[in-house]
Amino acid sequence: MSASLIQHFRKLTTVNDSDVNAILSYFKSIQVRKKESLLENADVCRSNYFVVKGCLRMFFVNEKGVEQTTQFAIENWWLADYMSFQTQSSSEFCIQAVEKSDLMMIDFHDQERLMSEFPTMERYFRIISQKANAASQRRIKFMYDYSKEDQYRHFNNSFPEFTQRIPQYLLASYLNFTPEYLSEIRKKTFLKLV
Amino acid sequence: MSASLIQHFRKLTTVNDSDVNAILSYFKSIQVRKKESLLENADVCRSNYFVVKGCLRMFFVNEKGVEQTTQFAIENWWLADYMSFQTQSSSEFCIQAVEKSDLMMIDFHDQERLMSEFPTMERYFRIISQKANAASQRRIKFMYDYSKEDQYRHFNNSFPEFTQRIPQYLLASYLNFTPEYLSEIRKKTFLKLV
DNA sequence: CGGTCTCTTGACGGAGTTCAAAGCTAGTGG
DNA sequence: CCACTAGCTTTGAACTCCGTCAAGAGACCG
Repeated sequence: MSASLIQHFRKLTTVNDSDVNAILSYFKSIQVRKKESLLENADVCRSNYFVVKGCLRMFFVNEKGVEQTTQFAIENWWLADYMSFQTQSSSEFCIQAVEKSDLMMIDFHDQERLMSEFPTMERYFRIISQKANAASQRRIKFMYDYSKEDQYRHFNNSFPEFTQRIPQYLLASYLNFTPEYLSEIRKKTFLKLV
Repeated sequence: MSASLIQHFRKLTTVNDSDVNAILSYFKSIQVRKKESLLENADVCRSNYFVVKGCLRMFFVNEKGVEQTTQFAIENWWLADYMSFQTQSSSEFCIQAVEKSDLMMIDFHDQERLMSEFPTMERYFRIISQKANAASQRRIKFMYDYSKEDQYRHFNNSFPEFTQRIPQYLLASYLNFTPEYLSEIRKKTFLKLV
């Protein structure tokens, strides 16, 4: 399970064979079941999670009690509430497994120590972070640019296999509209195909 | 002008006095006038900009020809289209000065060299990047959670002096609604106060 | 002072929500 | 391995937030 993490490090930076074990000792490998929680509302986000296999989601609960999914993480993605993680203050988000998942995790303090001890890890997390930023800028652009219907179409075209993999109501929640409206769009799309 | 950049480095990491000049030599200091462009549509985003004084904005032009502002940067913030910057590929955004501004800038390749030469700069940009990520996650949450009216109220309460500083139509654009609707909200807010 | 941006007003329309109810599907226990 | 139930998806009608369009009132700059 750690193999896929090391592989990811090596895609973005260089890691000496002699350092691999020392680096891996900072991480813990865990398995979670479907719907298992990794971060509950108002807790501190103590760990940063790397998805080896499976899928996580981050969400918050709005004043009406509805869960709003703001982020998914699939294979080779990191996920945490970075505001809470960095300041080790209480989070407004929850993190939950969408499917049975294999994860690698690292605590905030361990990650800090890891980065001081191994400059290449500082570099790795800098690159990860910049990539995440680029993705956020792009995502925000889509939120400005596309109607909800277009956002669905775009997402569907970009990640067709992922759309199949998760329940529709989670996708609706991620795209910030109601399951009812998603249903309407799907019907429209289907009618066009016939 | 470089003083404020160094000060910012030192807020987040440690910089030896003996390294200051070598580090600063990677940066260029420039002044731009109001409405001056730093990145034009379809160009590569070659530089990362640090605002010493003034205000920048990033926007794109939608298919109707309307400018959609997705980000502002004021004193002590960095701004770039990170997708374009990192891959040195053509950008979908434009960057422009909202006010006459003093900036520090660094090219992509220089930033890469700077980070290899000075691990503390690798660390600095890692921290900057993580902070930006935290801010994006929070911003995306607000976009999900609040109605447009509430987004205006929230922004207004969070940055009252900034709301005064920029034209209303730019704020409307940033909050992703029309100047007409902003006007309506302001009227409502005003009537409540009376 | 004249002209070009910027902000306001109001009428109208449409994308997307809400609510309620009925059909489906998949996971669980027997 | 089947049956039952809880949770997911679909439908449709009514409603609302917010965009569009058009036109007028200010405000700022040369």
